Amino acid sequence: MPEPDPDATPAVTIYDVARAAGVAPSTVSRAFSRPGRVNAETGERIRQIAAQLGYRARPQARATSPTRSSMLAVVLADLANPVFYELVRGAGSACEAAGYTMMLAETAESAVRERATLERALESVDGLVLTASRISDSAIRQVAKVKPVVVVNRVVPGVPSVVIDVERGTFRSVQHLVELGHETVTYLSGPEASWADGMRWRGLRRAAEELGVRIRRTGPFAPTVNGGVQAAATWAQHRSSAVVAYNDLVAIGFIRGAGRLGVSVPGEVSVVGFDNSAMAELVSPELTTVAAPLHALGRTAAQNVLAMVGGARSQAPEPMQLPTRLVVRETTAPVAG
Amino acid sequence: MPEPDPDATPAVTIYDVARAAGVAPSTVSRAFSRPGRVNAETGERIRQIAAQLGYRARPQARATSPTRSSMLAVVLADLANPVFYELVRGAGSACEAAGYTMMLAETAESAVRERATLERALESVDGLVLTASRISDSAIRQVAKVKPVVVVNRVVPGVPSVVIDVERGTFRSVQHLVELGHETVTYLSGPEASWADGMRWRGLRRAAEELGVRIRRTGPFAPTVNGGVQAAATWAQHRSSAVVAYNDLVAIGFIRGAGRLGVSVPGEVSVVGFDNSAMAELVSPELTTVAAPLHALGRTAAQNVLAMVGGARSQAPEPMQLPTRLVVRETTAPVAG
DNA sequence: TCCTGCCGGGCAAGCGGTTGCCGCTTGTTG
DNA sequence: CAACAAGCGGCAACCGCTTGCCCGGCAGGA
Repeated sequence: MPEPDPDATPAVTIYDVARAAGVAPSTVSRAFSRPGRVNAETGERIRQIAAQLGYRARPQARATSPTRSSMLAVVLADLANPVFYELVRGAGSACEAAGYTMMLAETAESAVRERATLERALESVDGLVLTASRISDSAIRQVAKVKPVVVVNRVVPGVPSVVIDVERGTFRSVQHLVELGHETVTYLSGPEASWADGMRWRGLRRAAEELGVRIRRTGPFAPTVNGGVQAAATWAQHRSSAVVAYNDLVAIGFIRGAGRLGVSVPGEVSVVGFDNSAMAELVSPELTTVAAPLHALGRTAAQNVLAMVGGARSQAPEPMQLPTRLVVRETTAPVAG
Repeated sequence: MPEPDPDATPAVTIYDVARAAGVAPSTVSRAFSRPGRVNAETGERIRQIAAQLGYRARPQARATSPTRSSMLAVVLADLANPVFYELVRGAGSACEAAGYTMMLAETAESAVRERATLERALESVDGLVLTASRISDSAIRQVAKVKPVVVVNRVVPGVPSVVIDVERGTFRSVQHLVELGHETVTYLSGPEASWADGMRWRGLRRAAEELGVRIRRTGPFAPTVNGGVQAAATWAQHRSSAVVAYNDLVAIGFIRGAGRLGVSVPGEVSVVGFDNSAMAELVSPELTTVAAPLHALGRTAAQNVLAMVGGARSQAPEPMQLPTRLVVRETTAPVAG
């Protein structure tokens, strides 16, 4: 069905330029790819003619091996999640420093779309950063065989990755709640396929063992504000004095949902988010949350991809760990007497 | 500098596959591109061998005209601006419906980066949606000559575009303020190169004429929360009872800035934003703002690009206009006694 | 039995650009 | 004045893949 484009201008080639300039095609080619090799004057003339003919190099036609495209793809699950701001910004700064252009692709939490995206992007970028990937380890390894890949917040044996210390961060947030006197903590879980969700739960469990706090798991909920609103409804059936949310969005949604139910935060229930996204301090009450070094995360990932593009071996399959930090704001308070 | 990749596996070609399968390269080619043309059995065998050899089609080597990539690029100025959520989501839904993959590129409000991005993306996508473009009309026309382009919220003669009725929306917001008794309105302006900024100001001026309100312009400020904070400082030197901001982000920043100066909203100053982005109802007080049909904007733009990719002539250079709607929330109030 | 037509596969040209090599034109030097 | 080198442009092969054309074989109809 790709009916031939009716208005397809045949596109001007070096041959056209060569004819117009009265030189050989090879000279035109050199005028562009090796300017020193041809007489400065001739080169200038050629480039002039090329320009006014509207000549556009078609680099992918370059004889041998695929050219560098100077583009790097960052694929993420959901743009509406402000977490990705900082992450993307980090990756962006690394790209900019390297003279690269960053392209973003959203997969909407769908494995099939992610596959299609990867398949397509693979051809035109030099490397990829995979965040919140929902496809299988082996599919990722497949991709990594073709182009440099770094996975974010997930470990795939054999593929370089950078992760944040989600477990310890979660542990810290529970510790904080314990210090405030809370004895039961409800976890509002996120997507089951998510690596981070597993780590969060691990942190909770460790806290349960070492700190003697009671933990409860609900969900899974969508990792969005709406998911959080729903979580509030579920929570209301088995209340607890403290809640740890999968991420900031869920936490914010939970607070809104609780508000509608007439439950005050932090008066009646303390809430801790995760990510310290930009929204965390814009909402009120301002959100207590675990700050993930999102910017560093994105930057590190992109830098590593770039290094691999530059020819570095994909070194240490050991995932790089980045530390977290608890940011106490207004949604946590001592347990009500 | 592009030192030859040391670990570059020569990459397997159809010739390798052909040799391994004991057939001619052309047969291998056909086995993939025209499966009906070759014996089903032979084809299957070839595909099998190809797979286990790790053969990957290199579509850009396809002899003639550049293949469809099934990707569409949306280039935008600043990802952190939640306006783009909806817009991108709209474009995304159109792409998905058409089986396309949407790639996003951020230009950070920089014309040179936008140029580089365009230059690179142009090669690998089938069409582009340009939002908040900061480059010249002629540069845009240049791009439009190569690939289908639709411009959002800006009109470029000769290039199809879809815009929202910014002028009328602005007029409406001033009208609302006038009805509340305000007599002077300060405009917190955005980037000068922005088409929307010009339209906003036009709406203000028309309101001044028709409604007899006094208007004042300050700025330009960066179209971000921080820009808004700065705007508050500037405004403080010539206070007015009402403020119209370039967009929601600036409005939110203004409110925070005002708060730090001890000025209450809407008690001492009414504020109207623009865009009705997701944040508008998450902040408190909730923001009065002009709702732009962001989703429709993105969808329409993408649909049109897609139609052009499909061979449709780039029709009516008449920009498509989409209407706005004023959403009154909590940041506007009758002028204080 | 011979002719016809179809099927499946190979040959080779060509897509647009790059590059090794060759040869012509200058200019320099002994 | 001859020998030589450097500079510069052209020729042609080649990159990996597609495709028009051709050819051999086999089956079915006359």
